[in-house]
Amino acid sequence: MITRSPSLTDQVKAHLKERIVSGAFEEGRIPSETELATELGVSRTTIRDALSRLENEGSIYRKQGAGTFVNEPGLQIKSRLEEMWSYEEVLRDHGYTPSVRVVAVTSEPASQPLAADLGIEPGEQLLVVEKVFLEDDLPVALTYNRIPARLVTGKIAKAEGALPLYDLLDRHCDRQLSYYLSEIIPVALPTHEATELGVPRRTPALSFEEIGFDQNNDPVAQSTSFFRDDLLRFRLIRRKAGA
Amino acid sequence: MITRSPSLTDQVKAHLKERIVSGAFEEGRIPSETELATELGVSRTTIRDALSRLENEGSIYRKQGAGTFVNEPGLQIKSRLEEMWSYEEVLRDHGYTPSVRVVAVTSEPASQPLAADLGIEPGEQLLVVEKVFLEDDLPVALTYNRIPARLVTGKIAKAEGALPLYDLLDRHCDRQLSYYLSEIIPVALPTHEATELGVPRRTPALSFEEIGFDQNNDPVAQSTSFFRDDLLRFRLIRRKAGA
DNA sequence: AAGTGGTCTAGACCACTAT
DNA sequence: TAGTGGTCTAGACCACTTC
Repeated sequence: MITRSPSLTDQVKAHLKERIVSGAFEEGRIPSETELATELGVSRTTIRDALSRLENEGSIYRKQGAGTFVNEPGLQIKSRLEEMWSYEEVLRDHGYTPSVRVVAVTSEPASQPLAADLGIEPGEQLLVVEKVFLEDDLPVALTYNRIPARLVTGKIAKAEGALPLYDLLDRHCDRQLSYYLSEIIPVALPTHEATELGVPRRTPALSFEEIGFDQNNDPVAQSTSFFRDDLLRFRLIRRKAGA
Repeated sequence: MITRSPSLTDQVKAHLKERIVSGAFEEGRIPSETELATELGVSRTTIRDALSRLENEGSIYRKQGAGTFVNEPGLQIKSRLEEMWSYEEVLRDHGYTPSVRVVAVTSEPASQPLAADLGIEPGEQLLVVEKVFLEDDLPVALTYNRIPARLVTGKIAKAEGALPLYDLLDRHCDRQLSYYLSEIIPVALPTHEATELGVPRRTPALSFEEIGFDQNNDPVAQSTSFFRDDLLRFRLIRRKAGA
């Protein structure tokens, strides 16, 4: 319990999360911060950091002067929108055993708006990877990942397209994906996307338009994704900005 | 600068945010935490708290060993999904001058699933407020707020329906709305909603299905909302869960 | 080697809730 | 009034980037 890396805070958070989901706290009451600090042999600050994160993700709530409690409704959220990372993970969180099918690995010139998003010249070549995520044989999501070709070192085999974007960028571009800036758009599925997802065309669906940034805050990829609402639904917690 | 309430951290955060958006930091480089602490006369911890929040909302980014920098792309986000509170505010953030039209204040019995969400018995009466948010004369959003009638003290005039849900609950139920648990759903707008929003029926749109919880973590309201995607688009930042 | 952000501690005092 | 979470301090040490 006293090893470095993962950080103490992370360990405390994981430990508490485990006790929370296993229902170890009677009546949903979590011991006071001072108690936890003594029990786990860390400072109250560390406990508070861990609790703040758990509160943020909706697992607990705190009432000044009263105590800290398990937040049952918040525990129902399997994957929070702001913390989604790879779609495989999201599907696993939903209890699926996901697989990936690479539809196509192609190349195309960047359109004007795309070039602006990626900070490159219009017409520069983009590597495009089209993937479908399935649970068993049921398609759940379809994504297009577009990466400026000049960032890519070496050739990318079609099989490698199955890698999560993070790993692909890490291996072939030596860049670490740091975050996405995402836009959520409602669409009626076009013919191609509907076919790949196995639903009638014009089915209402969510679409994400995203730009991925690397560790230096430079744009490295643009992604467009479509989801089957009947199989995958997104949830989040909305709070007042100040909190 | 040394008054209590708002907290020191909030004051520091607001101060830094102001300097960031006004472009006061050359080349996007923000002074070191130690410098800021000395300059503002607070502890480094306070500075770090403020910076962490700014980082979380995308205004800055930090690189260990290197420094703290302004995050230009992040500054473009007007309203982050997780921090949306009242729709009037959202519209103001988008540069609109919003107004509200109360379509109807009615009453209906709770359906089975709704009752489960709100922790009441099926068939219990709900107060339903239907509102349209407009910028000038253009409808941007339509919402239904449903509140268990037995929570409401006193009669609610139609004009009062225009109040933000937060204020309505505060005045007539003596409860403070603490957070929403939201589901994002793609829809083809039904006839009534399409008409109120002034678009063709079956237009693709985003819909939120939400449950609002009060300061004691009890459910107090259920809301359904529809948005005109051409006038209001939602953005967010997606990060790895651990970060 | 110098400077930056990341983690952690120990302790003080305040605001609020319960009883 | 006792106990809880909320805020803030001062300082130590570590990991990392930069030169």
